Amino acid sequence: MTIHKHAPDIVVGRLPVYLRALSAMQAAGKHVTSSQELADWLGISSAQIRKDLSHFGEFGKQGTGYSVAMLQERLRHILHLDREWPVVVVGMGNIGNAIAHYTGFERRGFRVVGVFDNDPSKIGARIGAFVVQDTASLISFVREHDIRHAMLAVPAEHAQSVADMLIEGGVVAILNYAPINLVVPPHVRVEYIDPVAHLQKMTYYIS
Amino acid sequence: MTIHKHAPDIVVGRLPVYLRALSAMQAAGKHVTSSQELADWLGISSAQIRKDLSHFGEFGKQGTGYSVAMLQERLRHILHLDREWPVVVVGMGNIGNAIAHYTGFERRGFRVVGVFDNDPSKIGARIGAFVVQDTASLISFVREHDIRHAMLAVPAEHAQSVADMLIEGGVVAILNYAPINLVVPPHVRVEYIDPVAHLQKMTYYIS
DNA sequence: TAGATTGTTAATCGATTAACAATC
DNA sequence: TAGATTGTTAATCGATTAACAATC
Repeated sequence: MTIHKHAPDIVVGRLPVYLRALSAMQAAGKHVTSSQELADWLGISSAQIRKDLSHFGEFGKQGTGYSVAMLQERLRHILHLDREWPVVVVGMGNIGNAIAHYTGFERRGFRVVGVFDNDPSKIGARIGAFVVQDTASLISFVREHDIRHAMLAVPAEHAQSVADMLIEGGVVAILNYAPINLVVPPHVRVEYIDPVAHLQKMTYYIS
Repeated sequence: MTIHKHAPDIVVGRLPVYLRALSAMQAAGKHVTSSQELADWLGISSAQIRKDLSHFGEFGKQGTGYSVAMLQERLRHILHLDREWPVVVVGMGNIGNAIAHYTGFERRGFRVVGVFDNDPSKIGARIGAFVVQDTASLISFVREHDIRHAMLAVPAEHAQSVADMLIEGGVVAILNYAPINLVVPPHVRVEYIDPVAHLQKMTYYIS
């Protein structure tokens, strides 16, 4: 059995940020960059970038820096983004709707393959490219399609029970838009999107 | 001149999370809680909660714990949420639309007071309770209404120039939905909402 | 009072930064 | 070669945890 030592979580969380910056650089026509240039771009230190990357290997050339295309490719590989992952969305309110219409997933490694709601007036309706399915069929759907990722946009009071269903079907990565903390087994990851929490945090520093 | 020493940023960022948990507890009819109960709820250590709170004062009773209502009130005060803050939304695509329809702001200290876009086919249209205004009038609007908060939901290529306008009008807290890093002066805070980055981070741990 | 839980101190742990030899 | 920048080490800095006296 292979013992696989993960990099620190806080480092892993910065890799998508680096990827985002590299995409912007590529769009700007840059072919080569340096830890210093990336650092200026992101407002962090160049040492941190080099240290972070050193957890995964050596990707640069002394005196020259990094190939933008190559570093992107390597980071995508590290994050397992060198394939496309199917994702389901549960909850077709405002937020679920916006997600179902959002076109930015494919380019970055994901594809929404199904959207769900438990409201009879929504089930069967078209939203964007999708027909809304009944949440009652959620477990079998994620199981049959081998889905690991879900975006959860149901009201707070239903978030935990829907999360339980997703996990039963095999989902291990949940992006939770409901402003409530989920309790999940250790093999499941949850990340939270709570815009108001960000506004509240920034407000501490005002006046 | 008063020298005001801020608590660590990482601690400030957890206060909204505590506030969220306390709201859930209040909704569940709890009147009193403890650092241990909050910790279990959130999946962190009770020592961290007590240490975090100790940056701001003493809010509990030995042997008893914390009054849910009182701790909420104190945290709201610390975060300057004991008033309602006006917010503008710029960019009326999918995401801006969802934000304009979202009803969860008021309860947590914010009120959307204006929505903007630069697309002539959208300007003047009703979206939720709002009439879409021309981005050309953004600077004067935020200045006249003394607005400090903005949510930025324009395409990535326009995010920086709109941010510059917001800042010129006096905005100091920007919640950026565009997957691009903004460069801003030191008195301005930016937080990022990038759902795909969260999905990418979680994907590192899969398989 | 006895039991429970706070607020705080000190120890531990981990992350960031500075510095530089290696080398393209 | 000379200049630039990496990858890495060691030092610093900061955050988390454990432990417990204080006290409700």
